[in-house]
Amino acid sequence: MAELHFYNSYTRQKEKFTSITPGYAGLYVCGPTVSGESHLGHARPYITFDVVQRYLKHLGYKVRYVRNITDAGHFEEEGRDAIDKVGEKAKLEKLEPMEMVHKYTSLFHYGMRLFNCEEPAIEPTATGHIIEQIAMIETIIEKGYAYEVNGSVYFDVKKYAENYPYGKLSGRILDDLLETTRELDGQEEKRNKVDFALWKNAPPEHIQRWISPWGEGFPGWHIECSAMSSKYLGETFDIHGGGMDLLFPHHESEIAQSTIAHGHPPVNYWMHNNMITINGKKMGKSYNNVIKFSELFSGNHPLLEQPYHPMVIRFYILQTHYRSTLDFSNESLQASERAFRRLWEAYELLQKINHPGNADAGDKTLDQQVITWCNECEDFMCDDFNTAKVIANLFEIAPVINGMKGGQVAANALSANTITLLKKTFKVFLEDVLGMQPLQAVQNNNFDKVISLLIEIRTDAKKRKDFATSDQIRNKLAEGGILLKDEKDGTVSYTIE
RNA sequence: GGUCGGAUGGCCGAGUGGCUAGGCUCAGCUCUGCAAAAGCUGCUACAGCGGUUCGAAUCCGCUUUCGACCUCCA
Repeated sequence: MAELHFYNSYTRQKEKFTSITPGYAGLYVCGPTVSGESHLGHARPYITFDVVQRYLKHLGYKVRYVRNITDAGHFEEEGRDAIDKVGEKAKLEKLEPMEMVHKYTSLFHYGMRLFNCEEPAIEPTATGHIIEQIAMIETIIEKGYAYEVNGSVYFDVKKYAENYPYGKLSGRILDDLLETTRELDGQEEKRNKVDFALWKNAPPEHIQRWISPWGEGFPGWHIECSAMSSKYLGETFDIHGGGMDLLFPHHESEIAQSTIAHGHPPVNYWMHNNMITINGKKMGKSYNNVIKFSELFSGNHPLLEQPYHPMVIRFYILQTHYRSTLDFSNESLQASERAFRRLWEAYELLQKINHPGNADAGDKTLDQQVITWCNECEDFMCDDFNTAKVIANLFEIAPVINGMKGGQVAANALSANTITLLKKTFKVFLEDVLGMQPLQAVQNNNFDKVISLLIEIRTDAKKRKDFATSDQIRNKLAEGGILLKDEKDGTVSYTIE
């Protein structure tokens, strides 16, 4: 098993990954709140961690990947009106909360499939784990780190900080938080403004409510992840992932809750992806600058010049390291589209190459270079999942493949072993690890027969120097998005836009 | 205000001390009936100012500037 290193947000440095149980890896990723349609910003963590879990599998780990669905009313507990996001939105849409949550969950899953994100092993919902959350809250109360007020339960952060390193993950200093001048409503029940809700009493008009030892109410936001991750991955598990914006307060709170409930920190490695920005600003509901999945795929949004294929989005995201911000623009998305098309066509060409099978390379220098490019892919992934560098290497190889077809690279330049390595590298990294798929599904035989017939007619016309007919066929097909290419060897291939 | 992280060629983006990532765009060339595709070549950048060093995009300091978090957020 190759040595995997990646950046641990908790220690703020790259570390060698050692799983708790050799050969097994547990990964928990904060999933979406299904009170609205997912947007481009959401694509980043789920594609990032899809690649993480794919690569762990590639390294031979048996991975249990858990990604939750937040379908319980987690509310803006520090916010102005303590709104239950799910309940409030449901009222607006005149939907049952369950109905709304189902709708957006389905849309989310639809997006995930299009992005070719593999399904998590377990996708627990917050509403399905109320009992576990209540049990965990009771334990925290028993241990003296939570208190009940008017049917709500709060975590005593100040007391926690006296005995544990509160704020280490997010670099927060408790005194600064206590001193903050920001005045927020709905704080009067708390002993300190830094305390966060574990359970919230439900006012009469609140739709989502469950019976608890403290009356009818609903769980706080942070507790669901702690309850569900420990249930399915254990009290201490390997990797917890999510967006950087969840560092505080969400993940900091998770650490505090779990540490008290279980007597030790919950996670060995924390991973955080950076944000997608738009005009330099984070894409988010509160900024009103989101582009939803459906808008992205249809192009139906004022900021979009055209629709973008899910695979183009995936490629665009993976061309950047996951810890860097990624700025949205039509220009960069279009660049990604062209680039991906070229790379994928080279890959298809590679699969068709019938190599003479000479044991010795005709061009030893090139042969060695190709071997190096291939082998480096593993090193790059093992160094903090550097998908950008993997893609760069695949692009280095593309001209070699195209050159073999075009005749610029001698057919025997590479040894048979190198060709085999090349085919394997593209398959493993481009398809299995990066999870890329072709932009269009493979055409069925009938379609191919029709196009082949047209190509045949055109080839005949060209032989007779009847360029009017040959150009007519080519141009008309081009109008329909089918591009013909006269290859150097006299054959004709086609691509579909 | 506090904490943290950025500033790389026309654009997007890797990269932590020497070996000019990669992509897109643009220009020229090869191939070609023409075109497209492909290949080749060119465009040598690291916010500014100091410092450390034989040598810095990469380390240190200061300045300018952008952003994230501090409130729900991927």
